[in-house]
Amino acid sequence: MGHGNSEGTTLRSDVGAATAADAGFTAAATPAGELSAGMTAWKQRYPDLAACPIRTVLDRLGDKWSTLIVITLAGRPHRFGELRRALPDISQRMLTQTLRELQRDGLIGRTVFPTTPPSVEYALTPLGTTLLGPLRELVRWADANQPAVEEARRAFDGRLAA
Amino acid sequence: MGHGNSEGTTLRSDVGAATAADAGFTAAATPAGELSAGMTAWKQRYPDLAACPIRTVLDRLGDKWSTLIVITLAGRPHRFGELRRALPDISQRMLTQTLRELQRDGLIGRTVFPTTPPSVEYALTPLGTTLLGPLRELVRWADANQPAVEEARRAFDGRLAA
DNA sequence: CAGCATCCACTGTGATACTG
DNA sequence: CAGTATCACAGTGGATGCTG
Repeated sequence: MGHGNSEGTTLRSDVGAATAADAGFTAAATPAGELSAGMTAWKQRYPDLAACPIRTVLDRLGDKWSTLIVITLAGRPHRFGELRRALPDISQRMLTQTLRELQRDGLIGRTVFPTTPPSVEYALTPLGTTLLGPLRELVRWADANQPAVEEARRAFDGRLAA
Repeated sequence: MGHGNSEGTTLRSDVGAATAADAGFTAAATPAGELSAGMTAWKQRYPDLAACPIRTVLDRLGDKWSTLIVITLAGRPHRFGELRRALPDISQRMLTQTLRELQRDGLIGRTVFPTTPPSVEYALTPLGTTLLGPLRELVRWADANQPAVEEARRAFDGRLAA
């Protein structure tokens, strides 16, 4: 895989040093500033942080299969059985359940062909497709930095043992 | 919050239509193609999909607090008590536990000041800071599309009741 | 083929109480 | 202040068997 670069990652050295004073200009320019400002805004809009957009999205992406299913469907629509074969270690129960959740959230569509035996096709909706952009950034990061994360884990665990 | 646009989302109409034939050129250009190709590559590199980079990253981001903590630290370093106040409904246990995980993954650093009483400061590491870029994209998507997702949910639930 | 129902184990999460 | 330890519980995920 050759896309493990860090292109697109706006890394600036002033990240931890920006004060509230220059937030008007800097905040929107750096990821750190924008995220920090957004966080502040959420805490005023949402009584409990549990309802903020981050949760709405990540509670889904964070489960065991949703993201892998979305990525699989990014290539082309799949039938139920195809998905099952594409995700070898998923149980039928979790596949059905996760597909329902994704459908409920409007990210994927379900089309039934009333043949015998019946066949059902799942595909990304336009909304689901717009998620692929942000998702790709995250996947790139994961792909590029997995070695660093794993080394950090080894170092951390090693320090405990010593 | 004024950044709820869809800027940066490379949405193309050929998403579901790309075949393997033009993958050499198209695949790397669209999020769908790149994700799809990456998925194929993982399945060869990782015996079980459970070990793929997506999991390594999302298992962490997907838990209840990690992302909120990272975003909070994006602004500036925080002490333990500060974090607790910044995340009103987090329990002490989960704060400690999540901070340890993030530290283990090398995303945040922990600095102890041996004063009395002791104080401990948490801050993003350089590695953790590079995550802010991808994370921002995801947060933008969440922020922009939360209404659409919630409407889809209502529509789905309504259809069941009818 | 696609999917539902049931039972069960594990893990994540939280409340509470205690400590250097 | 910044934790650790213990207990209890709910949600998630998996195995199996059955159905239109």
